[in-house]
Formats: sequence, C-alpha cells, structure tokens
Amino acid sequence: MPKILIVDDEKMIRNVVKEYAEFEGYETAEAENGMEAVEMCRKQDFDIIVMDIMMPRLDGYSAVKEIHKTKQIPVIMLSARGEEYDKLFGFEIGVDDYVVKPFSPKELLARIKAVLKRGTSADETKIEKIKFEGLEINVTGREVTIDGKVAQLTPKEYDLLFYLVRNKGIALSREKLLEEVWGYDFYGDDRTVDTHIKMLRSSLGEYRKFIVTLRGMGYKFEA
Amino acid sequence: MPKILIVDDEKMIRNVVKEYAEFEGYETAEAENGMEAVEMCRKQDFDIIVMDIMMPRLDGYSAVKEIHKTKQIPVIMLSARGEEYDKLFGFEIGVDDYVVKPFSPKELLARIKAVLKRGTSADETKIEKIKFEGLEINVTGREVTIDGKVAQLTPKEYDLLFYLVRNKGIALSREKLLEEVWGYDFYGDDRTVDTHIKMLRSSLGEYRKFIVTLRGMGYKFEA
DNA sequence: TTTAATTGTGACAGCTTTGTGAAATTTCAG
DNA sequence: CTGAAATTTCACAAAGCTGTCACAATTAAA
Repeated sequence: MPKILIVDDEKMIRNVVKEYAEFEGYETAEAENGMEAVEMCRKQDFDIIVMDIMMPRLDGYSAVKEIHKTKQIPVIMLSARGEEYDKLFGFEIGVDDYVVKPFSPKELLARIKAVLKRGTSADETKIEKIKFEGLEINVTGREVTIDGKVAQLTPKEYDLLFYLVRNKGIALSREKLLEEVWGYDFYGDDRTVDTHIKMLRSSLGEYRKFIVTLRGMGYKFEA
Repeated sequence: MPKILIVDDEKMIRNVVKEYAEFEGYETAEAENGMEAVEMCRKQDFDIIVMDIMMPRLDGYSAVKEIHKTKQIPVIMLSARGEEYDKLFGFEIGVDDYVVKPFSPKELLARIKAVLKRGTSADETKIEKIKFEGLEINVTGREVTIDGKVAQLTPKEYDLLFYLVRNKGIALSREKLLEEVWGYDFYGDDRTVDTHIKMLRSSLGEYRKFIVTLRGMGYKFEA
C-alpha cells in the first residue's frame, strides 16, 4: 500500500487526513514542518506528500523544492484560500495538485488517488511480487526480501526457490528439479539438489520452514 | 510595450481579450489553435501567452510544452471550470497562472500584469527531469548531471542509462538490453553490454551504486 | 535396539561469470 | 581524407558460485 507523508503544523489537520487515509488502507507518516519533512524524505521513500504551505521553520514550497532536488515524489499542496495561490504558480514548483483549505477530506483523498494512479508509480504496478508472510519474491526485479531486508541469493538459489514456489504444494523429485532448474542436460549427482536446498534454506532464515523434505521422494514448497 | 499572443478557438474570446489588452497599451497577436501558436512563436517573440486548453489541432497544454522546448515565455492558461484543472497539474506544465472561464477581462489583465511584473523569471523552463539523489537526468536536453555538475556521457552511455532508469527495479538481461538499446539488428557480443556498463558506472561516480549486477542474469537500476 | 537408508551439512577445488584495461575497429565532423 | 571520439572486441584478472565428497544426523524398518 502507498505511503503518504502528511505535513502540516496543525495537529488537527494531520489527524483528519491521517484518519481518512488509513481508512482507505494507506500507510501514513507525519511531519510538523518543512524541515522535518525534508529529513524524513531523506531517510525513507514515500509515494506521495500532502503538504501545507504555511508552516514554521521551513515553508511548504521551499520544502518541496528541497525534496525534489533528490527525489521525484508527487506532491499535493494545501493552503488557505487565495492567499498562497499566486505564490504556487509564481515559483512554478512541480506540484501535482492543489487543495484549498478548508477542504473536504473526501476530496483530498480522491485527489491523492488520482495522483497516485497517473504518475511515477506506474512502475509499482508493473512489478510482480509473490508473498508468503515475511518472504517476498519480486519476480520482476529478481529480488527476494525477508522481513523487508534484501536476501542475497545466488542465481541457483533464486532459480530453485522460484521453481519450488511456482509449484508450491507439489512434490518434486530430485530428478524433476534437476531437469527443470538445472536443465535436461545436467549430468551430475542427485545430491547436488540437497546441497542447494541447504543453501537456500540458510538464505531464507526462519522461512526455511516453507521448504519441506519429502523423505524418499524429494522436496516441496508448502505455505 | 509587451506583446501578447492570444490563443483560443473562439473568436469572441480572442476579441474580448484583445480589446482590453490593447486598451491597456499592449500589442496583441492571435492564433486559433495550438499548432498556429507554435508556428507563430517560432517566427517571433512574445512577452506572454494567454492560451486556452481545449482547442482543435493541438491542445493548449501540448502547445505550451512544444513552445517551451525552445522559448521561455510565461503562459496564462484559460479553461472551462474544473474540467481541465486536473490536466494542468497532472502534466506539471510550467504555467504561470490559470484563469477559469468565464472570466472577467479585468481579472485576466490584472494577472497578465502580475506575471509580466515578476520579470521574465520564467527562466525556470519546465524541463523533464528524473532525479535520484544527486543524479539528475534531464530528459529534454539529454543531459546528465551529478551533484550539479554535467557528466559527459557518450550517446550509448546515455541511452543505456535512460533505458535502465525507465525500467528501474526490473531485471534486464543482456539480450534484452542489446535489443532495446542497441536495436534488434545488433549482431555482436553480449559482453559489449558489460563494457558499456563499466563505462557508465565510471561516468556516474558514486551513483554507480544504482546499477546492480544480477549474476547469471544481467543488470538493473535500483534506486 | 540395531541397522540400513536417507537427508543435512561444512569444506573446497574448479569452474563460470563479471570487471577491466587496452587494442582494434567504426563513426563522423570538418 | 584525416583525426578524434565512440564503440566493440578481446584477453586476462577478480569475484563468487557450483558440484562433489565425506561425514554427521535423522528416520524408518526389522
């Protein structure tokens, strides 16, 4: 689910937006001013920022300018009616939408949805992921993460895991695995599979539990 | 006196704006659609453009994009209420102001005056850029900057980087890269990719970290 | 309980893949 | 046509993956 950074100095506003956003299933984070927002963006990635213009410490448009120096994150600006409208245009900030206070949370959410739908996160939808609890296989990027951390699998480990997962719940003999993962022209020992299963298990940490040994038969992935 | 280009398919609108503008002492010129506007801008310089969004042949926002490729002229957009508002923000055009139809000519003139007053600080032409920390790719100008300094990439390096970035997070085999970056008719060695990756990495300096080797597979851009 | 079969595991030599510098070739502007 | 820049190939170095083996641990059968 997309992560939203809500930036406003009024706690009330943050709460309202947060509540509505979380109701829609978004993750949220808050910042009280522009400085804080910049800091938070340095440390983590958000999918969209909802930012007030008038704030202490660092105003909204300066913050956007700063954040956009390093990251391309869509922004929806909030501001009091009229007052800051010219400034927004005047500075030609790359802002994706603009909502005037007081706003209806429903409208804001609709705009957030719209911005997320078009924009940069088009790549997000292209990425194919398979998840089992904290084990996540990003097929598109050929990357496996365990509880959010990237696991460094070797090519064979990845291929083996991918084949097992694709055939989850199905008993797979060593012969079958060799044929499918190694290739029909592999001339080696059956036990090679065992070694790679061992390595794979060690790479998967606690999620080794998904790889089940079928004595006298082979292995299977069971989630 | 400043010269205004008025672009709208309705003669009525053009006339009204023209009359008021000339009363204020501005010179005016007219175009019926985006295409005409682009043509006229190629031939002469204007100080400001007042442009409708919805027009036959070439819509306003495409016209602005085209014109801004070569000239930095401030723009005030016109459009029917609400309808095109999203589009404006959606495409992040470098527009200096925005007036909703039906508008009062007096208000439009006031905005024209205001935009002209802010100086031709429209030096910030809207250029399409992609950023990852200090790595900035100016797509419009085919230029890459690293921490603000222009990196001297060769054409292949740029093409390769651009393709990787467009497909960030996606595992790309050498074959795929050859096909997409070099062209389907390239009959060379796979390892050519490696050499160009090497060169690209060296050009990117510390941001070489974004280019990830996928052993046994290929490469990907990961930001 | 013993025994035999099967699977788990650590170590490592050899192999495959990737990184890299340099040379050969091609492209292109002048 | 010439020379500089870009591209491609090549060979070797470096990195890191694989497959095998020996032995330990586990399981099932007798």
